[in-house]
Amino acid sequence: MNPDDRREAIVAATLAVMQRQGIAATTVRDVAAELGASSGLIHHYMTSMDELIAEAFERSAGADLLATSNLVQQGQDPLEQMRFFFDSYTRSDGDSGMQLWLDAWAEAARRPELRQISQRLNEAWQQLICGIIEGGVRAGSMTCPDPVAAAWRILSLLDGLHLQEVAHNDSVTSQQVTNWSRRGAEIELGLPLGTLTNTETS
Amino acid sequence: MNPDDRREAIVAATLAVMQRQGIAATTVRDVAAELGASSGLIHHYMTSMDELIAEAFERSAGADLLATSNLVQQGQDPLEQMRFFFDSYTRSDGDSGMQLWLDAWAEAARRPELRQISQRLNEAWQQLICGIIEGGVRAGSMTCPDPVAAAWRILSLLDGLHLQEVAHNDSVTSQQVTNWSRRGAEIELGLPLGTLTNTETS
DNA sequence: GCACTTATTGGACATTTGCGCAATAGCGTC
DNA sequence: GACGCTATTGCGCAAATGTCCAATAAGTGC
Repeated sequence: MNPDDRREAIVAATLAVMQRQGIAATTVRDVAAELGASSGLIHHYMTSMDELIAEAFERSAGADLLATSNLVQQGQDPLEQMRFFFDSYTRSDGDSGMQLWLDAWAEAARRPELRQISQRLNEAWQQLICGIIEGGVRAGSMTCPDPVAAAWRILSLLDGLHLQEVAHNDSVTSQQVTNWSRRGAEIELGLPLGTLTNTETS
Repeated sequence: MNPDDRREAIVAATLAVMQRQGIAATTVRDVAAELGASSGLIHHYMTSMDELIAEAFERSAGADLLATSNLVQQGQDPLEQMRFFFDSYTRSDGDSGMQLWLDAWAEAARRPELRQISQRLNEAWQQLICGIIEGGVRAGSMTCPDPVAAAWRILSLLDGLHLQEVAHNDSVTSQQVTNWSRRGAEIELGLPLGTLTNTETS
């Protein structure tokens, strides 16, 4: 098998195991079994378990970010971009994606490579939001004295709410995450209530 | 040693290890070493490792909640109560307390006992905030059409920001968590900017 | 057909883990 | 001082894990 393809297959298998069992419970042998290959093969391509986990997480979370980023860029004006952002965010990660983030944040303290990736991606999410806000302020459709802080707030609010939904089953519902986070952004940016409500029902 | 005291000492030692190394890396032997006793003793009092971890987490997180709740009740009016809330929250858990929460949220999916405790405590935090807001609305010092949602937003924003500070070392600073979360609550509740800023410098 | 590279295997190894168990020490009661 | 209960010990066991390595399979160019 082509080395590049093989490496790709290993990462894909690792991701599958991670989503099923969690990052902490992902072992080399499980990945090998998922792949239908031997455990030694994994180490022939990856120097350490940490590297493997970090790469699999980056693949998954990076793809989500890219998808949202692409969708946002298709928005005609900052308001629509912000609406697309919320649409994409609440759709892209099913519960498994968010559970991966929970694992990553917890494991970040003990796996340096994973922390770097997690941090870089979170900052990229913040910058994506920050860019939308700055555009909105320029266009006069949003009011925000501190876009950097506001972007961190919107992102953190979304993560914090989503966290409750995934970690605890029925404290906060998916619908409430959507409604409350959009409402929070509307308040934050001085928008009329309902501006960010998703009207497309796909 | 008195069985009750011994059990207490074991939980305390477990908590110390958990705060130092994280939930996932807490082992029976480490707890025994922390306690200055043998590993067998722990199993003489606790039926399983999961039970031990769940009990230690509940002890720690429950104490933090109680401390904040007590401080809040000493506030003369809702505004001061909210100020006390932020003071206590950002002081009670150093990074070690928050790392424990990160572990708990991630592990909640796989440890039912831990999830129950985590969920119950998070809901209690939300109700604490909700009570303050309702008081503020009654007193006319706060504006809030939906206290339940606002309380979840304030709590989630705080957790989400704090999460960034603890998981990633220098993305968001402790100072920014404090400033930005208070500012977020001010915006949320229609308060003049600076109302929730901590003036006491202890 | 032959050398040579490389993907792949399967198991060995040392370490760590939760847990159990037989032996011991400590202490109160008669 | 002897007895008995229980807290406590220290070790052992089986399972799991990351890592490494010698052996094998599978091409590939000549």
